[in-house]
Amino acid sequence: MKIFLSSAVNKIDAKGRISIPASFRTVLEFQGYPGVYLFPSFTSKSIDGGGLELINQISESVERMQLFAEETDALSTSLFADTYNLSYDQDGRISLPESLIEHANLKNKAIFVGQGRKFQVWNPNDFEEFKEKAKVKALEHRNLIGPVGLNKVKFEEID
Amino acid sequence: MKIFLSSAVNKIDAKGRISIPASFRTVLEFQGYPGVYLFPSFTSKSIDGGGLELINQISESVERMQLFAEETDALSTSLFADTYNLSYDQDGRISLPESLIEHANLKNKAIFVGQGRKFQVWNPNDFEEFKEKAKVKALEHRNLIGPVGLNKVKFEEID
DNA sequence: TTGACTCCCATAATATCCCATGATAATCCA
DNA sequence: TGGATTATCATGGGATATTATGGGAGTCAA
Repeated sequence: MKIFLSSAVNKIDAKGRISIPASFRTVLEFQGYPGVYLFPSFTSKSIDGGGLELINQISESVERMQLFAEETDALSTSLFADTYNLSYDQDGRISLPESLIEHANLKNKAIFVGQGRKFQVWNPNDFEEFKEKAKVKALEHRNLIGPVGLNKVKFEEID
Repeated sequence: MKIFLSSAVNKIDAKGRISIPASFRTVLEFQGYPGVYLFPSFTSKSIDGGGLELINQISESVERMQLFAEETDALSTSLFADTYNLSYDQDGRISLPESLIEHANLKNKAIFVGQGRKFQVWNPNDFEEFKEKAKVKALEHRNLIGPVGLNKVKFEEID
């Protein structure tokens, strides 16, 4: 398995630790590094997360931009300055930095949401809201995503 | 055989396990991975299922999108957040996640319905209802499907 | 000492492994 | 051809492994 799938609600315990879902850890380790990269989402009150592949993609796209613009310093600074590389303990838990907890408005629970190349961490309540809106948007763009959710029905006689 | 054909009703046992029909497993393994991908249908109270081919088509369309766009997050969330990659045991059984069981209103039985590139999992009663309604529609449009009376009708989603 | 952070172990719930059985389908052979 | 032997399949259940989570004890720095 090589992409982040499904979602899971986990607890933040008294010491501030939270388990990364086992299936996500499998993906992270498949990418070659026993750790996770986390940074505040640009577009929502959530945390973006991923492994080596994600970080490489980001670096590459920033490098390409450097060729054309000078003000990308600002962008790359904000990208990398708030990015944390956390390694989890042998039980698969991390302690989230305060700034990420604040950004995502996390209390004592968090939901890990698979998004393919990356995943997000949300306050479960906030995520419910987002998910409803996301569904509406996704339906508008269904034609982009190929064979999924097709709804036309073909009728055909069988013997 | 490389597409999902015919249908079968299987039991959900006390531990929440259910057998994937052997013929479906053959297709899944033909696609190169010992596991199945399941997600709630966008359009009905059923579960959509498939193998590597299905998930690859989905991933590819998302990979072409921008990494940090709001639209991308929305789409990839509704595609991946509720998608589960389940590997079945040596007897071909899986344990369905609670959220899928709820979505499809499954009790102690489920019907696997082959649909070519993918398949669906339904509560058998709900599927009967769906079939009845579809049949009525089919009869209304009889002129479209030839001169012969219908006995049984096979349904299949098309592009 | 205090607080933040490890590492390690305990536990309960769940998921998975492995074997057994009965039913049905496929095969074989006289 | 018909009857018997084999395979295959869905399903049940006991044993084992994995997972999330709680908490103790040690480390380090201020």
